Amino acid sequence: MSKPSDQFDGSDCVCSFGMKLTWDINDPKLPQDTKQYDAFQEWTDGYVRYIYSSEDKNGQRHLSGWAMRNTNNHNCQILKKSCLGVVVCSRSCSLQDGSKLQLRPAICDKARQKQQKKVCPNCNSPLELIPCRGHSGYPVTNFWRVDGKAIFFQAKGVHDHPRPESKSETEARRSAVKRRMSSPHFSQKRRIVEPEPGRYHDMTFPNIHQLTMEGPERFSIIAESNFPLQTQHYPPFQNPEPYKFPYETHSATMADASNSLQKPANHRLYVTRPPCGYDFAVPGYLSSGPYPTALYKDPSSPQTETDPNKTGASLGGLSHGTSTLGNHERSYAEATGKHHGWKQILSKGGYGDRGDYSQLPSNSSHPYYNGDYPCRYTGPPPATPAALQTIITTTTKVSYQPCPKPSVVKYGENIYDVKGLSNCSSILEEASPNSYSDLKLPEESGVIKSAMSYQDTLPAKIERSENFEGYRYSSYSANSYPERMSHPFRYDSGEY
DNA sequence: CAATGCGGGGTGG
DNA sequence: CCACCCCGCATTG
Ligand SMILES: [Zn+2]
Ligand SMILES: [Zn+2]
Repeated sequence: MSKPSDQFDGSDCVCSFGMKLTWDINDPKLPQDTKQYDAFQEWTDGYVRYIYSSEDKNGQRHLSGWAMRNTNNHNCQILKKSCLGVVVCSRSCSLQDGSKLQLRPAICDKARQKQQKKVCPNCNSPLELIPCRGHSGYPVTNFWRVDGKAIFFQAKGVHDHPRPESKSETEARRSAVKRRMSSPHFSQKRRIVEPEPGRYHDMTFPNIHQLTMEGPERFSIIAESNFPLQTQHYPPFQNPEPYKFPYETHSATMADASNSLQKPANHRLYVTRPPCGYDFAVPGYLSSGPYPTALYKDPSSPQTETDPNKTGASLGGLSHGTSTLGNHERSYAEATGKHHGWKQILSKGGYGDRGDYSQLPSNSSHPYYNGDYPCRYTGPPPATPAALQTIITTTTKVSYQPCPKPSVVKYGENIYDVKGLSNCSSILEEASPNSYSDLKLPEESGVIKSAMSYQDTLPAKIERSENFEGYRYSSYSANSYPERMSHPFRYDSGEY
């Protein structure tokens, strides 16, 4: 365990364990041999897979920095969660430190609706929920499955919005507020500044907390995306050394890397990065840090003021906005995009959740695809040839099998199917390490390799289409970025 | 109160 | 079938 890199030795391994082994959350049998596990990743992004130890608390809780809500996939063996996006100030005002407000959408529907009625603590304009549509127009989804002693995690989609506060931050803030409310003299006057905002500045250590970091694991946390650069002074505790973690495996390596990149990003800027295949995967790693970095500002964007002061690009970037958005409600208005979504949405009245603008525009046709494909990276990009590898994605489909249903399973029958997995491990183990190989999926393997093979740069387009389905094209169209991208800008500018 | 899970339903392709 | 979604119910902390 302690040796870090060894495992990776292979040059190829730049990835997480999960990525090294080719498996799909839907496989009837998952690799059981896993000897090593990935360190928990709080901010996964992209089409990535990780295998955590069943002992990992964060993994057990299916935690994520992103606001993920449970969604029914009619498969009890696989827990599916989809991203709710992020709540921002409709005017995108800048907080004192120059950062922007990025609240964590309440997971509970009811709570979320309430939340959306609130106003920006900084400028009082209404809050706006930016839905996630990083997966073909749909929210990014995360799948969790326990098998044997491992917790398999697979993500589908690339978040096309800034990171919200981490769960722990939100909780901390909440409690803080509560506290101060109760406290004898809480003057409302200044309250604004501190606790409220989604941004962290003040808190002493913003994140770090709560993810239970067992031991060394904390690293993922480090990333903390957002803080404005300045704030960053958080030292060292974050993850001093990337390379050594308990579990060797993981992507830690990459993760670390990311740290460096980190920048705050605020808005969604999706820049597209070339299709690079590799990137897909990457996000998780590299980006594990902070938002993907992505942001690199938008060159094109019109106004971008980019904060002169701060690192230019980064957060400040988009700056200001001001838009008058008066109606945030837009949400539904545009909801159009999605199928029935409408109805549901509308009916509700307000939800603004999904839908959104994303699609409305004219061309909308492919909104999604591109979206996904995030090529947000741009900046640093191409370079990393090596990195690439793994693309994979798997389709994550889950079969409809009911679980415990009646006839099926029952006891004796299939052992492993039973949900009682925990104990079943034996079986699993039984399968020796390689056993898995047998299982592997037909196609998958291919894919991956391919991806690896080439170097990236743009051309790459990945082959496997399957999953990527549409996305791929993004490459082609890169320039065309869909509206979504555009939005960002408009967003700042004035939005509508 | 909210976060989470679960599972029933429904829609569109 | 499949992929998504919405909604209510029940459990926790
Ligand atoms: Zn504001
Ligand atoms: Zn998202």
